[in-house]
Amino acid sequence: MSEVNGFSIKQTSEQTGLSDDTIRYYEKIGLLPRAERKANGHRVYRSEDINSMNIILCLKKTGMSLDDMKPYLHLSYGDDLTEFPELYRMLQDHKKNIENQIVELQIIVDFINIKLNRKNVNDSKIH
Amino acid sequence: MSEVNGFSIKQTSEQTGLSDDTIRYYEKIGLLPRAERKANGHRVYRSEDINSMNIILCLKKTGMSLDDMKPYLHLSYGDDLTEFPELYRMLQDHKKNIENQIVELQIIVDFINIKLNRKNVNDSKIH
DNA sequence: ACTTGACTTGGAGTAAGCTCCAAGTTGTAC
DNA sequence: GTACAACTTGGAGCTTACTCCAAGTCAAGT
Repeated sequence: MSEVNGFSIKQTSEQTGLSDDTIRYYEKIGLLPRAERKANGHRVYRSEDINSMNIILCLKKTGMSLDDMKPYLHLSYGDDLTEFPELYRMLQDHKKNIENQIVELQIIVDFINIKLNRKNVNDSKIH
Repeated sequence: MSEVNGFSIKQTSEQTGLSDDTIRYYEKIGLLPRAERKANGHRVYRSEDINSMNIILCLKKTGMSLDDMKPYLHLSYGDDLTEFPELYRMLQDHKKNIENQIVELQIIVDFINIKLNRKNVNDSKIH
């Protein structure tokens, strides 16, 4: 169970909250690189892989599709983002989107608060 | 084009940003009530309907499924939310979820800022 | 030797949310 | 009266993101 030997798919699933089927699916669609296999064919994961999965989970929460994540995940460790101006711009745009999402969500929270206090629904516009 | 005669599906589509197919689909699945028809069978929409669609769009942004929206949209104007304790609780829960979403998104924005400044990706955990 | 459990594979199935299509009707413009 | 645009309907098809399945392999335990 120590990291020197890597983690099984089940351990990885437990650590990330992704199901083992989902992890295999991410490999199948090329979102995760083909995992190393042990002699018996079983997948082995290391902390970098788990790190990648956490990044996937984070980007997913912001509404990014699995397909759009691929370019980010395919960058390797030391890569300088400024060498990929399109990616850099996409990430900036994505940040803007998230900031807008936050503003909109805040508006919706205010709206719900009004509903919860006025105790009815369907009677006002948000915009 | 004035509201007295209501809006066509196309006008409604333009006002809400939902495609006409999507509006018909929402009617088909019972998310929107069956729209009034003109003598020729064409759908007519009024500002309450457009209001409902805006509410749908807002709830959608917070990740609520179309199915979960139904009970809220089926409440009528004057209905007192406290008469529907389950709905009231669901709405409170939903607000909590959105507030959590906001916190998480803020963390991701911070993370992206680090990436944009450090100019590389894939090298740190968020949690 | 045999069972059990954790895995492997390719591929099928599922759910949500649209999106598109064909065939038909209606109303206006020329 | 004929072309055209804007609708109608039911139903098929599509995309995303899983989720499940059958059949097989392999290692460890009894």
